[in-house]
Amino acid sequence: MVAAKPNQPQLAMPPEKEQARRFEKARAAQGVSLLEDYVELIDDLLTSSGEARPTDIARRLGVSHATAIKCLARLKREGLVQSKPYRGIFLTAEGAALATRARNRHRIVVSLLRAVGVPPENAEQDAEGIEHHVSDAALAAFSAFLDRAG
Amino acid sequence: MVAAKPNQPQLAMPPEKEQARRFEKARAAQGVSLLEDYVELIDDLLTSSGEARPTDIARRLGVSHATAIKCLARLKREGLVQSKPYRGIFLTAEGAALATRARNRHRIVVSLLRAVGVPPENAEQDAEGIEHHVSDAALAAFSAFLDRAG
DNA sequence: ATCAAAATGTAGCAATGGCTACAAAGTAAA
DNA sequence: TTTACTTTGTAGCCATTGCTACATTTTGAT
Repeated sequence: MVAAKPNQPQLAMPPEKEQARRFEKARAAQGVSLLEDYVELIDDLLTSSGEARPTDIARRLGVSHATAIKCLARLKREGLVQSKPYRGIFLTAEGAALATRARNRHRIVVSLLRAVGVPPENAEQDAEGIEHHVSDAALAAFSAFLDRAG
Repeated sequence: MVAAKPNQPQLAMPPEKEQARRFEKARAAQGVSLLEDYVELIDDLLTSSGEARPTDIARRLGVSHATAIKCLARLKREGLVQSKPYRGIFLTAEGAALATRARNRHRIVVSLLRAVGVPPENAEQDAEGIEHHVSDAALAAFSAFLDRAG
């Protein structure tokens, strides 16, 4: 008999399938990145200035206002934001929750990068991309590490 | 006079422009991610089995073979790989160099995640997404940290 | 109140990366 | 050799996220 452990419910996939699963997850995370960036930024704008307008959002993200508006339509479709024509953007409860999680992750990722010696400017830049790929388990590990290193 | 330090060549942008720049860079990194994943995988296949065939690549990445072939065309267009119809895929010098850098980054990122306490399986998964967003400065910091931590 | 400027929204294009379905080429077995 | 199977490639669709150009609405200044 060459393999087959029938009583083990596929805890070990064939490594190539395992690899495919990882790539699939990473691609999925990419799709969520944009949503997180938007809600996080909207939350920031709402907190700091009381309103989040498409033009501000676009400028902060470095995209055209048309692009921002199109993406905001997607956020709206997915129930993360709310808006009326020619009025500011607001977060739904779900959007606000996502923003909170995103900001928390961002903060912890920056702290971890700093803690292991990454220069401040690079830490900010890299965190912008990294934060969307940090699992809850990793985030917990980061927190624990920061506490220990505290 | 309210601002304007004429002799300082814009070391400090307005913070909102700085933020936009970071988002732009992060988006650019996303675009490169796919290229890196492909060349890294092709390099693995070439090393382990002597050939890299589109079907294998597709299966390992978890996409259809049609998708893989289309992306390989882009890699070819960008001078990273080489191929003849119905034959295997090979890396150009540039592609091989990118693969080497990518694998090195991957290795270090996984090590760092492990070193700060991320469980092995999560480390592999998260590294898959994180590796594409790690700057050279951060990578150097990771290496130094790993050396210190032994 | 009017008019100009700013903000917002819409339309349409390009590139990308997914997919399925179908076609063609190569490989191997009968 | 012929036939069946696998691999490779192509075509065409959809969704996404960029963009520019144009239209509309709001806002604010005169």
